[in-house]
Amino acid sequence: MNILIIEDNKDVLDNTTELLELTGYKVSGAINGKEGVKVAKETLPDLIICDIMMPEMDGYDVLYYLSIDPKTSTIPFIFLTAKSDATDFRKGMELGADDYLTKPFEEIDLIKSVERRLSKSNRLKKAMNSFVSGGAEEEFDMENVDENHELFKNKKNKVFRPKNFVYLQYGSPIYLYYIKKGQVKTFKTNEDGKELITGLYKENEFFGYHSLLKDDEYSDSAIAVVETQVELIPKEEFFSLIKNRREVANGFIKMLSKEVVEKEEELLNLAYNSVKKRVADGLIKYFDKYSQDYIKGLQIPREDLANIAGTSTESVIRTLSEFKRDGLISAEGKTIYISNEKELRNYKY
Amino acid sequence: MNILIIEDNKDVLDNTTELLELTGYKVSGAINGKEGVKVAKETLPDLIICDIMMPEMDGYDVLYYLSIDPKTSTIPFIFLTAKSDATDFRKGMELGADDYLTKPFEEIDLIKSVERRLSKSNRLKKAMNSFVSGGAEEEFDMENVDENHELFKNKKNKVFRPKNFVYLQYGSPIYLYYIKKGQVKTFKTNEDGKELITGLYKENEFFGYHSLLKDDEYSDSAIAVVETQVELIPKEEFFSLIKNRREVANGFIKMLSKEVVEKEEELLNLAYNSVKKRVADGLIKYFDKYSQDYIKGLQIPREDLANIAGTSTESVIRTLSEFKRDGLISAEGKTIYISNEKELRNYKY
DNA sequence: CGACCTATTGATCGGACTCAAGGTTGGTGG
DNA sequence: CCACCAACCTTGAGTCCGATCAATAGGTCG
Repeated sequence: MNILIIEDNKDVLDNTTELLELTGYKVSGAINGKEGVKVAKETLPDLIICDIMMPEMDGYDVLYYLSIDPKTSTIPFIFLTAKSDATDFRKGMELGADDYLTKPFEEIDLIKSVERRLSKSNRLKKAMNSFVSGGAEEEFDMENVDENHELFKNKKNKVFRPKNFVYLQYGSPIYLYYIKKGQVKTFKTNEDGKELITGLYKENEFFGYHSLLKDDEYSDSAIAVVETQVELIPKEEFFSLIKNRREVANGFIKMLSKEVVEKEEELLNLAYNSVKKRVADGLIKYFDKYSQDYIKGLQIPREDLANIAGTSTESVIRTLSEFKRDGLISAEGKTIYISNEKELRNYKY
Repeated sequence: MNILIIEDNKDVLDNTTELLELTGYKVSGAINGKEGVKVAKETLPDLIICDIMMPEMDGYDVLYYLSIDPKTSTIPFIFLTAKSDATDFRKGMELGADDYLTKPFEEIDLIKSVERRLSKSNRLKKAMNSFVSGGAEEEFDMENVDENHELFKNKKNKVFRPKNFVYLQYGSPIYLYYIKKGQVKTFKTNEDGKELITGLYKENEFFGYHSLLKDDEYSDSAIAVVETQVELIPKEEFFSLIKNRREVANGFIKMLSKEVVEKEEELLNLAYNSVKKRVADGLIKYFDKYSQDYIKGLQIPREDLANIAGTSTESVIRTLSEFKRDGLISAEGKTIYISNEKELRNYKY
């Protein structure tokens, strides 16, 4: 695995290089943007880490020049910067950067970010794979997709800040969405303004396909939970993928059938189970979805949990208090830790 | 439209012939089973009406001999009989008869039955059409299916008496089911034994496809509501239809997406709406589904309505009493009549 | 006609929603 | 760095909807 680091500060460059070589990567360096672009085009590394603040050609320029060349446009790109300004962050993400590391960074953060991005080249293809196979065990066969071709050609990047809408109920779908980084939830609202969360999505997942597939206006709204970078795939590309590849179509049929059954299960749950049971289920659902990202604990707002369980915020809080008392969970500030996963998972009453 | 009547009683034959000719059909007659089969094979009528009790070759034999010849096996077949015994009824239905008229019959019943069956030759194809187009306005293009071929070749007939299970939760799906006549409901059960009805199906509809498509055990149970004649289509045939016909696959994707969205809507409903609203919605749902069959009123058991609305039987009854008081519905015995459809449909509280 | 099932009404009880009032936390700007 | 504000979390009190239990009436089937 070849990694290219573009960084004008010699100390930082050496340090980072050493760190990554210790971890077992082959690393090359470039001392400024121009050289960086040149090396990138010549050696086609598997990953590029690039500083933003550099004389002459800055990080944004580097990313831009690499993105217009098909050969380099798909190489994972991580920004490295002292700036922690949200505006800059968004600018980089909109250009198509894959991650953003703020100096000074922890070694572990760098390594983790690198590994995550490396394991994700051809992410879209892999994501679509697990997408249509319903996230199931069996591997869906999309290997005969030409490896040199991207799954989707015309995609745009867009960044949404927390609580920004990605799309609104009753709007017309134009895109299939793919989350490069961040978190999105979809929800429906009833006449009284009460919300029910219908979907939780994270990094490397697609969303917004139901309304697209049923060829109708959006039946729910989608909102970014955290700062989220999204790839917008024109619906025509999505449709042509489904229409031209039988295995994708079949995968969708299977996945959608599964979803129908899951929703029916939730209906049964919502119809007859107590709030306690529903909150327990909601916690587990959230836990299963995001536990990798928040090993430290669940960062879920009480209101969101209420809107997953289909109850009121106060009821959720009271239930959580009970769970604490019974030793099922513990909490520290807004963060929830699951202490007794097994019992919570089999919660009955 | 040619109709063949096979009936050994000359009076009945003449009477029926006259009746149908008056309605505008071309009618030929046969005075016994043997002749009936002969005429049927020669003239290939569009519909056959046949008495059961006949000397020499009885109605069952006629049906049997016609069903083993591919040329005549798909002709709609109506039994005419003085017997009203349920055993006989089921015997006829199992052999593949399409309807069953008991003598003495009302003229209107005969005409209605004939028209219904005639409008339904190639029923399966038409049913699959509206099935995959999600019952929507647009016609789905399945015209290039060879007209001389049945959609499915190997199908079996089976008759289920009221409250008999068609399939059981956790069983393994082998068939796609198609209702020739009757009514089926599917439901899930929770740990406390409470039921939630997940699907209502009637004549000319398919059911049991979710578990088939997601390739897993049944996630719900199916039960016959009334005496129901079902066609069992082996899953292999169903799969080959999906795999070989792109338009069918696409239709399924669209239909399933629609179902997901509908289930989500129900979730929102169940989560936040009052029992009254849910009962109103349940009534409307039932009404929309079966109003053609029961112009006279809805024959729904209170318990079923409760299991659609996700509430208890008593609550349903109390709500119905209120609706009666407010003039939204009226009732006569177990039958419910909808008096103010509009208000019921827009029920808010 | 008796057994059984379904529909209906009454009475009671409790879970969960609502409203209301602090308490915490985190972010922002002076 | 601290003060302030807004957003979120938490707890309390009161209320009501809807589930449950129980009893009766009406219908149906053998």
